[in-house]
Amino acid sequence: MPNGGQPTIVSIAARAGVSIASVSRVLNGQGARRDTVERVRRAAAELGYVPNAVARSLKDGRTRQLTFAMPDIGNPVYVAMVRAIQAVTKAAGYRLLLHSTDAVAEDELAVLHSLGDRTSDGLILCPIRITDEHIEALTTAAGPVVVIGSLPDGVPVDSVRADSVAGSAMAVAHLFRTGRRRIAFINGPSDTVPGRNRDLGYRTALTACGLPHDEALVVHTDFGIDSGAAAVRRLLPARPDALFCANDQLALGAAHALLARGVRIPEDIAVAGMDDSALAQAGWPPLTSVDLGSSTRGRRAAELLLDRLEARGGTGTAPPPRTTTAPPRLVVRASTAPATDSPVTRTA
Amino acid sequence: MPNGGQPTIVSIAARAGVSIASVSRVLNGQGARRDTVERVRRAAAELGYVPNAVARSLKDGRTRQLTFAMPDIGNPVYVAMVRAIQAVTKAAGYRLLLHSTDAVAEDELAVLHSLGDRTSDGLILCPIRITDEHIEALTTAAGPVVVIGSLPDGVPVDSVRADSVAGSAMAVAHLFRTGRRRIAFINGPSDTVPGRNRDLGYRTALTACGLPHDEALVVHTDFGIDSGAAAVRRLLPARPDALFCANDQLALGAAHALLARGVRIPEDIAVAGMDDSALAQAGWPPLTSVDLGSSTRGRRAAELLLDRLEARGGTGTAPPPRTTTAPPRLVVRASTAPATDSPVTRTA
DNA sequence: GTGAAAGCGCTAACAA
DNA sequence: TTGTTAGCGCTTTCAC
Repeated sequence: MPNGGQPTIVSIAARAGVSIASVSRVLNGQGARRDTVERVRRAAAELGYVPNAVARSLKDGRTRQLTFAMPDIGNPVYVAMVRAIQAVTKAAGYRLLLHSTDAVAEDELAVLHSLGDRTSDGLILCPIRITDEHIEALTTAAGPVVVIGSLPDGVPVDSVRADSVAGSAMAVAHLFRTGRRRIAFINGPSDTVPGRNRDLGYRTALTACGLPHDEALVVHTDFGIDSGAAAVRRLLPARPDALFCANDQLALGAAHALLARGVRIPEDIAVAGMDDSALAQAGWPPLTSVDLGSSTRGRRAAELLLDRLEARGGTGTAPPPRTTTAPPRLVVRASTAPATDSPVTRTA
Repeated sequence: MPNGGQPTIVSIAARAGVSIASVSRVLNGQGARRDTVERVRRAAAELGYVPNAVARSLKDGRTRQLTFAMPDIGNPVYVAMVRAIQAVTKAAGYRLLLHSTDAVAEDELAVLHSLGDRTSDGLILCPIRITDEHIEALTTAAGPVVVIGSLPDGVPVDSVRADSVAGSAMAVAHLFRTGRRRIAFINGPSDTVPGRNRDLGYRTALTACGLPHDEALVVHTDFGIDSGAAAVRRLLPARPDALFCANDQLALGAAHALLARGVRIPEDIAVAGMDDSALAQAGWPPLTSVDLGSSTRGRRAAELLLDRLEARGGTGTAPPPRTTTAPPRLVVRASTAPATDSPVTRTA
């Protein structure tokens, strides 16, 4: 047995004394004589038959599998996305293939190309950066793709983006409203799209609040809890009364560094993070954070993709690419409660 | 074109003016005349050919896909496993199919049965509980399975387990060594294997330390940060000087509840958690935690599974099932630093 | 209502 | 070295 002993429609047909066509029909709920149905059903049950999904896929050209490719499954943001995507795909009867690109662009391109191997019916891609090669690969992709991230105009692909400009601005405005006037910013790398957007939101909000922009209050670093702590050491001489951090891990590291030197949160310095991951809630005091809608983006991306898959058999022309933006949401927690002592004494 | 316009070996053969067999050979690195090789290569490149993995799978009976099924991808423990598994499978050239069972036993059984559809070559299953049906399904599984969890003897399946008995005992012994004498225990549900094992470890360690076992110091609850906080309220009247929690989320919730009522950690009450997830590090003070080796277990499970897959073509008889136990590791952080005031005054 | 047969895309045995 | 062909397991005409 070249098959490993697994029953196939052939074994069932033999056992039931019918043709394989009848087996197929019965098993797919098509009409057949009562007697035939019964014999096939029984034979299948006795043999413990499970249809071979690979053969079926080859036949009808779809696998009922979807791929999600993201930089790192260790990051809470992507975990939230996986979770949301998983929920949608499962409900729709699709399996989910997970691919960690390790934030390597070539890996992302490889995933894009591998769409051609028909292993999955579609792809949700979360690229770290969009290069010309990405655009080329997206344009010529062998199947439907949804990008989670910001795409230049004209790329014929659905996308779901976060509004980190608005999100950053929300956080800064909130800190201002709670009486903070020297709002420092711990940002991620400045050469990434998210880094630039957060920076833009920060500056915009400062201006809107009528606050000066002080370079001494801004630090660029990489993400990660230790980086947050290190950044604090560099910022303290500038006497900030609030810390806005580009993600929760930075915020957490910053908070720890502050507490370790006896700085009170939020009485002396308020701290706000971004992503509203489990870490924000876990912090002490619990951290105010801006939810950029990872979950929403994941869900939406999955819905868009499924929608493309449905639409396939329909009208000849594919609908134009759609772009959704997930609105940010400020989650206020104890780490940014208004300072009890007069903020006026702190003003620069 | 029933195919969606994708090039196949037929299109390449036509373009290169050779037979499909030649195309296959060239593309699979078999010998051919220089001229033939070149023409096939070029045709394939021009057409942007990508081999159809489904067709290939049907041919050789393997998909190079592995499935990982666990209760909930939102849980840090499973995230750690996914990450480790992903790393191993990726290196071995396998794709990873993720399946969230939502902690529903029927879903676990369904996954087990669906191994028969040949969608993946093997399965790593992380069951919440092992029922007789599980054992039945595991015994008759259509492909290799590795279970992460404790399996009764005689089930012909590889497994990787955590040693939560030893892990719990380590935590308790550590608390004892740092001067604690009234060590409370916030455990998960008592009707689960992990719950029972942690309880056993707790009791064993108490006895080993010569401490009495006080029912008033033990609370059973479900996992989750809120449950931890609620448990603290129930425990405080019993005047504990240490809290051992069955996972990090409970510990975090407990810590928050303590801090909120002005109890100092670790001066007044020490807190230790379990799993050593990112949350433990995120807590304030950073939480001592017992690493039960989620990462190690994931990696090991993947290795065992791959090993089975390799072994397949080998000797007729399959090697006997193997069981690995991941050793627990105590990660000491600030939340259990020795109390500064004499522990003697606290003794019951 | 049922069976024979073609074909999805690929690999490999066999012939030439 | 190359081409023809069978076959992986299934669905689906097309005859009967």
